[in-house]
Amino acid sequence: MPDVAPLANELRLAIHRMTRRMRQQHPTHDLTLTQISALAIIWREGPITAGDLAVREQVRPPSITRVVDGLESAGAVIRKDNPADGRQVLVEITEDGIRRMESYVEAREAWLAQLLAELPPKDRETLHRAAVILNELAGH
Amino acid sequence: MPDVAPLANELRLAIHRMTRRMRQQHPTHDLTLTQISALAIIWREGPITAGDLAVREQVRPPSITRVVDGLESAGAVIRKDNPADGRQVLVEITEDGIRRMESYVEAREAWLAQLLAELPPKDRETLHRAAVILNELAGH
DNA sequence: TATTGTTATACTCTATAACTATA
DNA sequence: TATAGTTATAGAGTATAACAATA
Repeated sequence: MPDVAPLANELRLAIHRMTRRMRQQHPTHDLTLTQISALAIIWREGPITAGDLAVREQVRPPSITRVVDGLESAGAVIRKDNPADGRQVLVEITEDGIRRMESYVEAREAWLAQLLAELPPKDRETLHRAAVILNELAGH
Repeated sequence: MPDVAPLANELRLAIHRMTRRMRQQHPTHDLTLTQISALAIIWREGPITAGDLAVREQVRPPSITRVVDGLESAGAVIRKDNPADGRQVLVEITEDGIRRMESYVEAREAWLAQLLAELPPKDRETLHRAAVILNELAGH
């Protein structure tokens, strides 16, 4: 088995620092990173129960309750009773939520996009492949 | 200019999910990710003022005060007055802190290391190069 | 009785503003 | 007056435990 400890360490620190850096950059938008992440799922895939959203976001039910609370307060989603099962709640994106996502995707990643645009194409290709690998790792 | 928005979005989500995943995996250790990150700097580079540590960690002074508080309570570092400037505090790693770092680096990344070990060597190389690129991006 | 979701509570990480001590 | 650091306070994000409503 290869000695992967240095890579694990290097990767962990790089991700940790990048997370902080992105969070610092984020406050220009009125939704948080976590809210955007959850909203993006609802946007792409349509109405989803709170429980399923928690699974998709890999958080516990109480955490997703808070995220949905924030999105609902912001007017980006609404909760609806599921007629098929009264215990469940369906979270749906609103017209306003759709507009926010479109605006976010188009305009709100200016900082990161600018940095990426300044990289050599080869580095962007590396980051794209890394993102795919990390998404798989995060699913384990 | 190339269309880097999809890459920015993909990268942000991948990093966000990986951060949560690592945090879930972490609690087996008694120091947090943030504490380990700061302690690693002191470990590698020796005593450092609180202000310089804040700059290195890219956080504000009050945040580094809390991190150092936690490390000091855990016995991993001690604060010392700087004889050269009474306003400054020098943060030094303790013998116990050194042992923790060694143990951490050796044993505490088993989860991530295991996942990495199962990857094709080419993917590990990709992640290594990505970590280098991300560290540079985070510094901007 | 089991499942779904929320509420109560707590801990980590971060920030801005105000303060203390020293230069 | 300026700088280094801490304290006070607040908000985001997460968790476990206890609870209510429904199946």
